[in-house]
Amino acid sequence: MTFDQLKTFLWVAKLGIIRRAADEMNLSQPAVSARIYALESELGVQLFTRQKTGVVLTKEGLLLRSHAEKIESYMELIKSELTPDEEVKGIIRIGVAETVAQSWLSDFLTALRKIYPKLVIELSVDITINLREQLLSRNLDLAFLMGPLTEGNVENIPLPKFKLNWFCSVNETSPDPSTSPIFSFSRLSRPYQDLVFELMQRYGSAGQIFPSNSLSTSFEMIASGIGIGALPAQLAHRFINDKRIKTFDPGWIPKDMLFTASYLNDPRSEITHQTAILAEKIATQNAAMIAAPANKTL
Amino acid sequence: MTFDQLKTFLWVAKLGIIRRAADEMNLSQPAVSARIYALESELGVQLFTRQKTGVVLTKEGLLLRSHAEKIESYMELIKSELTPDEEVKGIIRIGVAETVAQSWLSDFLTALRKIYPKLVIELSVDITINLREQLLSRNLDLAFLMGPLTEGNVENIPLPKFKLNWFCSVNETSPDPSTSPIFSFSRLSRPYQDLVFELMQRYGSAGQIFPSNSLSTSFEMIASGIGIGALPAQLAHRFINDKRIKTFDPGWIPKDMLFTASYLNDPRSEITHQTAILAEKIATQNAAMIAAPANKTL
DNA sequence: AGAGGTTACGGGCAGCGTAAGGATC
DNA sequence: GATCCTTACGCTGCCCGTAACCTCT
Repeated sequence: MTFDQLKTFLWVAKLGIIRRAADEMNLSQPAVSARIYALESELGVQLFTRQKTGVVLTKEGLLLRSHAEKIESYMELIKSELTPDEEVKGIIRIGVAETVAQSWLSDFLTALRKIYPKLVIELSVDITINLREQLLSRNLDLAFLMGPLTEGNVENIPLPKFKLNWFCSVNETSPDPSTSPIFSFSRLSRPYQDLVFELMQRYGSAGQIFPSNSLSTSFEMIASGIGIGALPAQLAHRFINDKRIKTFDPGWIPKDMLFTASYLNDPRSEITHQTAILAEKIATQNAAMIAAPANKTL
Repeated sequence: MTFDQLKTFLWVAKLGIIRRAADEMNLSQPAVSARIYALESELGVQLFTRQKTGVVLTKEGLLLRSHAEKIESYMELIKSELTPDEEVKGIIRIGVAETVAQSWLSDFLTALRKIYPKLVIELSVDITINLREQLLSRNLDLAFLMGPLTEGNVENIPLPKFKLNWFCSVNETSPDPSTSPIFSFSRLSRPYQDLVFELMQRYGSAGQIFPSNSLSTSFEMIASGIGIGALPAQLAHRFINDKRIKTFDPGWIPKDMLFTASYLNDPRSEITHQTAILAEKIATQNAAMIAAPANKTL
């Protein structure tokens, strides 16, 4: 009975399909089958019933799972407690919403690389709905997105919220959300949908909204007077300092954007967990630092 | 990090000498060294400090040990809960005191073979002091001896006691412990020493005592009138039924013989534990069965 | 035809044992 | 010399991937 066999068993038990477990573990499907067979033969017990649709745990399999999970968690504990941080190897695939990418991501990556210099970081910046999908299909280990995700096996760590504010070109004299074109987030994003909802509530109709998945583009457009925008206050300071855009107050602001650091806790990876914790720490520091000098720029 | 590495690590940690761990695990000494090195290199931590006298755990090693022990115990749990008894393989080396060998051992072995038909049983019958030594040096897995053993890492399960009684030839008219030669156990055994002590206390001197490590020989000698004996009541019934020996009452009987099923709980083997439990059960049943019809034979 | 699992088979490498080497008493 | 660990090296056998096969929808 090897540890690899147990880990394989847990993946198969979780996914219910040998083929998929093989993909997940970067193994060929026969290799996974063989490991399960070896385990069953060594224990002298059938662990799964083979069905056309996949495999299902037997009651002996259920028993094994509970113990195997304990063993795996101790293994993780050993790795995380004993491996010096600077020796931690591996790869972590992180998905990031653009707002985060534009704010504290670089601070976070700097800190992460300092702690785990040998850890390979694979970034992908995308909108929350895509990040969610990638995370759930295990193509990401960790995502900073507009959460929380309510799936059962997702761990969500709250991150500092982003306040939205209204922006327009400095040349604009009478910006009005009920008439001006509004730059907002991607059509599938929550802020976009919240915005539409608010506009309908307040003005009876939503005027023209330009969804964009590039925040800097949106700010550029606003600066050039094409429209106004309901965008993260924190990301506007460069344009404001350059006196290209300004804020205005139509009497209300859209809801805050709530972010979380989310990850599957399947086979709970201690590194992923630690990384999420670090993100929360860096983001909070960043928010505090912004808050102080922000008074004079906003 | 493989399970074999962890198990090896635990043995080395326990014994403090790589060479000894290698012997214990039936591996070459370099193989054990290599496993430890592999583990240290994977964790990026030194687990032992090498010294002339052997190896000593570092503080990281101590940390690992606690987790590794948990993992090992779960592994044992898996094996014992999931392997159907009739599939249990392996070898168990059992040491038996002669009194046990002559009483319930055969019942016990029958029951054990029925439960674990594929388990290889290696028996050795010897006196308690030798069994103790063999057990502590790990040449036995389990011993039924006059316990308990007070070493820290020994588990003792109490077994039914054996009452001693006085026996003499049926032709003997005036048997007397203070004058007749007495057949007893081996000179190094507790009953022998207790007997000497009692004789000194009661008669001021101990007459001739014939120590013997063969109970059946002792009974034969008694039957032939060479002397009397203070021997286990339970083992005499054949000679009594044949009307070759009889009991007599000099007004006192030697102390009971206390037995235990004892085993090291180093890396606690679940099979050894279960076997000890079985022995206790069979021995108790046997004692009860003897007690009932014994009334008419004794 | 596609999605699931099993069987067959050749090759790579992890890990073992043997043997020699070094350090310390 | 005895004891204990390390290094060197060749070999074995496990286990993986490829490929072909089976079964069901």
